[in-house]
Amino acid sequence: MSPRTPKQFEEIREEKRALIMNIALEHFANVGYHAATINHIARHAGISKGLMYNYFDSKEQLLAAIIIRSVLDVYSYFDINRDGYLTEEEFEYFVRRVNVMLKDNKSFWRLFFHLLMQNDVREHFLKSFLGSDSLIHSGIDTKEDLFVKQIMKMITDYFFRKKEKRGEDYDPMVDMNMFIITLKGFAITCIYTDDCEAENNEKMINRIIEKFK
Amino acid sequence: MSPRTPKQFEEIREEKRALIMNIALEHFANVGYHAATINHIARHAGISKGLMYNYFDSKEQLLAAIIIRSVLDVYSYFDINRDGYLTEEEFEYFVRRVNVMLKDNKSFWRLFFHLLMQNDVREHFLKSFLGSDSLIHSGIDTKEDLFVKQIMKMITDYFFRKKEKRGEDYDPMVDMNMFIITLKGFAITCIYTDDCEAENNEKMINRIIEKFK
Amino acid sequence: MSPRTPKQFEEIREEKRALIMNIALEHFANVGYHAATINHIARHAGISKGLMYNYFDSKEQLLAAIIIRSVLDVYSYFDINRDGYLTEEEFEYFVRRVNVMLKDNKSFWRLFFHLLMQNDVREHFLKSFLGSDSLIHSGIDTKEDLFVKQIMKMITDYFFRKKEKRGEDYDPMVDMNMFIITLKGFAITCIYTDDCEAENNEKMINRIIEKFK
Amino acid sequence: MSPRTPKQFEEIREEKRALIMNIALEHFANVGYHAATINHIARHAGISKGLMYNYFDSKEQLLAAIIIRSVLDVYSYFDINRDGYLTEEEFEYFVRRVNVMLKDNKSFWRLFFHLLMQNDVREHFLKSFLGSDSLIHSGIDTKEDLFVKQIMKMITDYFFRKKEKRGEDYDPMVDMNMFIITLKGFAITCIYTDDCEAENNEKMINRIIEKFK
DNA sequence: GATGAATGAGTATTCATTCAT
DNA sequence: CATGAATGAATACTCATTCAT
Repeated sequence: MSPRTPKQFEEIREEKRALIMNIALEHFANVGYHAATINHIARHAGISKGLMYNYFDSKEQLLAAIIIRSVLDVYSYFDINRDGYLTEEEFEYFVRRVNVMLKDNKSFWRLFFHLLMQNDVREHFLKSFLGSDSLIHSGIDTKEDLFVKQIMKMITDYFFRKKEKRGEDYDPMVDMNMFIITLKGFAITCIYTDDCEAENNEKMINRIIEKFK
Repeated sequence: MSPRTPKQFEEIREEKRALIMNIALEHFANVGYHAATINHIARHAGISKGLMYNYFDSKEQLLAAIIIRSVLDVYSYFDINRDGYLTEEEFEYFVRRVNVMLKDNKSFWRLFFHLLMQNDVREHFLKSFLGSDSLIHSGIDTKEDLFVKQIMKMITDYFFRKKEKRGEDYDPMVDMNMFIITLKGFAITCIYTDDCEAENNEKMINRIIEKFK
Repeated sequence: MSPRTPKQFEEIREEKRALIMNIALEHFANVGYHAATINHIARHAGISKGLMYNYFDSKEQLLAAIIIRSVLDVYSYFDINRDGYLTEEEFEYFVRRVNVMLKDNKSFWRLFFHLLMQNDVREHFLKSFLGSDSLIHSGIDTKEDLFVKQIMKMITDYFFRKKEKRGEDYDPMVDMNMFIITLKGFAITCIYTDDCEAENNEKMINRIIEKFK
Repeated sequence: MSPRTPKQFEEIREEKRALIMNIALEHFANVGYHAATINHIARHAGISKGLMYNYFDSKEQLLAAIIIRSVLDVYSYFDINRDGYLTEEEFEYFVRRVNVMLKDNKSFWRLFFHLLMQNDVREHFLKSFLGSDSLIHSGIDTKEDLFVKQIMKMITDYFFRKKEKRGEDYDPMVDMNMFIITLKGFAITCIYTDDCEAENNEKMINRIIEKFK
């Protein structure tokens, strides 16, 4: 029989890498990075422990690969017009996209919160993944790196512009912060609830838009 | 020196138990239950590993003891009039108490979220601590066990009563859910931010009250 | 029963540390650092694998501890008058001390040669152990650090002084190098031979002295 | 193109075998047999791991093949007149050949010492390679097997004959042992020094000849 | 012949828990 | 009461070897 072509090998590798990352993300999200074991991931992926290390150099690198992939994926939900100006329509679209994105990436966000909740991980994590090195070396260019800051600026601008309509009494910072904590609370609820896709979910999103548009 | 009375011994014991629990809570909150080690806790509490087991049967029981103590402590913040009726004044008071309680128990809430985020722990946890067994055996009677449900009922009633004033268009469930996710988002922000005691914090609380009173 | 005093603990620790180091040195010397296993050492020392890590942080640190101890031990064989001048009598004494030292530290020297023979280890090793850091932090002051260089200088001087007696034809460098390779060959033979203590050994030493005095 | 003849195939096979053995020898010599990995050797030889096992049944057999080849190669340096009698001229030639041989086979000798230094390997090794089995099955006939003994006998005879000239005081065994340890020390120095080919090296050889001729 | 994916036994290391003193 | 030495099961990781293609 003829040997496999390099392309075939590449396909096998990519498929298996993806499989492992999916299983691992689920496991990490369920029990946290520390409590998750390579053994468990390998068993659920239907492969041997050893093979894991053919695909990922270490548990930490597996985590890194998952996060990078997910971050890129999350970014892709917001590839909106980047003139830095958010119209009311775009604001509504943004909030709805957040909702869709949360549903599509529940496991990642559970993992994400897990990590952010460990003091020792938090700083290291923010530096490594949102900061620079890993992402840069992974094909995420530095423009993308500024993604979060850009989003934040757009939203800030959006709320400050509202001041013109609402008058002196309106405090844009307070309103924006309310928006952020509301979205945060919504996200947490959505991520840790099984039925976050129900009709109720839609109602909440509509209400959030209505309140902060 | 006169020999210590049994009562004095008991006091010393309780003090040391409390010390260990404080240190452990801090450590658990910082790195998570799994990553926390008995060694680290013992060393920081200034006692030997072995002595730890004189006070707590296992790492898990230490966790249980901490949670029970904290839950009772948290309860104490809301020992309001329990006629099941929440006036607007009492509602405002309730929200402000939540804020104070969060500040006073940041470590516990960090630990709490840590635990809730682990699928495997969540079910077990809810059963054991909010459910029944451990709490019962720990002197928390079943009335207390209903605490969360009572609070929830009071709040639900509160929002449903608003319907009478606001008219048909008002959806009490949506408003209440908005209130809950806002409070949740506020809590998360407060717990994982160092400066959650600043003036900004007060503004947010006022706004939340204003919006949902 | 009264608990052990700190001093008793210290004694236990020191004894067990020494025991482990002896067993480990023997094993390292027999099969080399890489091939040696913690399992084997623990089993032969009659303790559990886990306990090893109560005494030494890692396999590498165990090696480091052994080397430091041995280096200090070896130094102690040559605590001769350090005026930097080697009389003929002292030269003879030096050679005889080398012989005694080799017999007393056969295992260490076998380990030592093992390590020196690995390209990747050699540089790292010379830096770490004969160079500075580890030794300094281990109570070997920097004067001791120069030990090898001092010995070499004394020997060099010794051979250069012989030129005055022997005349122009005498090349001190060649004679010294002959001395060194002879001693090296003797050492290798002694270290890897069981009967290096026999009468034959004495003859060789006498001959070396006779030739190079 | 005409299909390759079986002979051509055989040549290609032999070339590749030789390539692998060269790479492996270098790697073994640098880091030792245990620390060397098949992966590293295959990668540096530009072939796949799997193919290695087409040429050699196991890591151990690869080592065996290398040693056998090198031993035969080393033998070839001393294919002198085998009448069992070593004239003074031939003695000088022998010493010079040793020097050339050491330079030409530095890697092998580094590997050789590596192996000899492991107690567990030593006995097995001496039996297998200088003793019998492997060599026999590898086409090295038993006459060759006696090579080392023959050389030793020739040298012994050489030194015992010197007794006739030097008189009663001359102890041939001691002189021969001095010769052997000197050569051994010279070899070690040569093998583990980069500049063993310099002029200094020549001086030492001359001196050794002068001393023991 | 040739490839590299896949395996599994083995290795260093960690840590909750026990126990003699 | 108090200590920390001691244990053993579990965990991340390595590597010679096999095998489908």
